[in-house]
Amino acid sequence: MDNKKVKRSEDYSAWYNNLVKSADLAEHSAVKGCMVIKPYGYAIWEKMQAELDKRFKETGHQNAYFPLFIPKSFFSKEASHVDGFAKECAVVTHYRLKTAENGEIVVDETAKLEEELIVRPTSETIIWNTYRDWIKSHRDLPILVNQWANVVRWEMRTRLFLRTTEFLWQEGHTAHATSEEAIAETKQMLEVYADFAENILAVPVVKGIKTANERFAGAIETYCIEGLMQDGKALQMGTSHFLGQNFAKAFDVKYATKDNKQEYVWATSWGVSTRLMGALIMSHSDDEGLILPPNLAPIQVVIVPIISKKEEEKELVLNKAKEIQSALRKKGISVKLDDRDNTTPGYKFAEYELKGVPVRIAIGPRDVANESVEVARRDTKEKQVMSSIDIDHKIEHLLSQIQTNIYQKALDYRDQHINAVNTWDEFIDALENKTGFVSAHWDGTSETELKIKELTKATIRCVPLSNPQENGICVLTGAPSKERVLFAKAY
RNA sequence: CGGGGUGUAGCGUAGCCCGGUAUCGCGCCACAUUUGGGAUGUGGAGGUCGUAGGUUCGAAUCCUGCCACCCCGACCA
Repeated sequence: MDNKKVKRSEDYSAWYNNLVKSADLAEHSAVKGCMVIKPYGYAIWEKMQAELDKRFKETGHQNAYFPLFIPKSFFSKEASHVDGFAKECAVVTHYRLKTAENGEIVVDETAKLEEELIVRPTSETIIWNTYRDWIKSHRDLPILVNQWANVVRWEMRTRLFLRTTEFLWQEGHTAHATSEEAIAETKQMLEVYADFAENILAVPVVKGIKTANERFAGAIETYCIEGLMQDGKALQMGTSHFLGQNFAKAFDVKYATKDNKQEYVWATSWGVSTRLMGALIMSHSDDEGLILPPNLAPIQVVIVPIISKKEEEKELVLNKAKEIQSALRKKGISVKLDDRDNTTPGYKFAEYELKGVPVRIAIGPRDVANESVEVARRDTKEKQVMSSIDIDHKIEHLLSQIQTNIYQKALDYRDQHINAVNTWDEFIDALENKTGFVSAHWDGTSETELKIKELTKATIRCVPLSNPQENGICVLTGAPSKERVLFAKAY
């Protein structure tokens, strides 16, 4: 266990890195920019996957799997798409190694690929090339497919979970007969993401639309959910793209309409990644460690028996602990009974706080005698001794309270950190001194957006959906504006 | 990729300037005593000092390349 304590308030970045490692979520690997996700971290990711996958299935999607490799030529078919990803692609050029005369293993230059293969940074191209063969008629539509996969983007600078060279994600790719249907799909998946973020991750998000600058390469419109981290920086947590007919045209995907006309198909794609792990960590955790929302915690309740040396007393305590464990399990709660006798209770308390376990139950000889337990909640650190009668109902209720409380706390923080400003001075002041989102009028041009980014490092995170329309003037240029947009410094 | 910094046992570190194969704490193993907020004692194991070269009788220490990580920029989910 890593005992180095770094406070959030002193060095947020070091605190984050330290927490990821000390809570056993992930570590750096021998490969540059790539991480090893450790079992505890992966367990959390699996819970995320399960919740998302359930929601995808409920909205009519099916999972499939497409190749890791994409022929280079596929990329050049959609112009803006290649522009967006060209600078960060890993390329496979050979398929064989050999032993050189000096005994070293080297690339066999005679085994050069005719056409290089790109390790997918995203799968639109290979998928749309495949869809061409799947789609002939309006009766083949819609196609509602999701894939769970790894992708590679050769980023300059990486951070555990937030930006790694290889990352895990899901990417949905759908094909529709009409523009309206595709747009409805795009919006539906945005809602799915928002629901997941708020109800499972307990992270409040702003739903919005990206500006042209921030739009996905190849999309007509990019919808997103944006979260606000505890250090006041924004994090893009998921995107849902309306791709129009761009990919259908690039890959010549047409279908026969009812009256036998050939039309191009309408497309969407949408994805969230292991970056959500970063969002989860940075939204809730504190100086003692991780704080996991119960809906996502691999271990929801840990029981720490206070074991004494006296055999019969120890047995009484353990039996009671097992009894409670089994009662909670019947409620579908995941419970760990930590009966290790080589560490003290205090050590275990600290360890499970570090790992973010929502509820801790301590049971000692005193409790057995009194039919009580000590229940501690991770989010507020409150402890109380309560009767062990009906404990399963009480804990079930408490878990749900904790879920709500964690969300509410994050929501309050977020809402307190949306600063509405009207002048450039206020804009600068908010960015420098208040942190968080800055809600301001903007003249709608990319030039202004880029200028602001250059001057302040803040970008437009999104134009919030259902944004109130109001007349105002752009904070930079003074040009008229119809609505506010959200600026922030972002990860 | 540019600027700055770091790399010594599982983790955190001392030693480096002024060359002589390494310090301390936590953790680990054994035993004993402990166990209601990170236990104590005794004994023990664990290091090609990031890596590859070079200088030297001798390199953790000096020089060079490379790798990784951290901070600041540019790029981005």
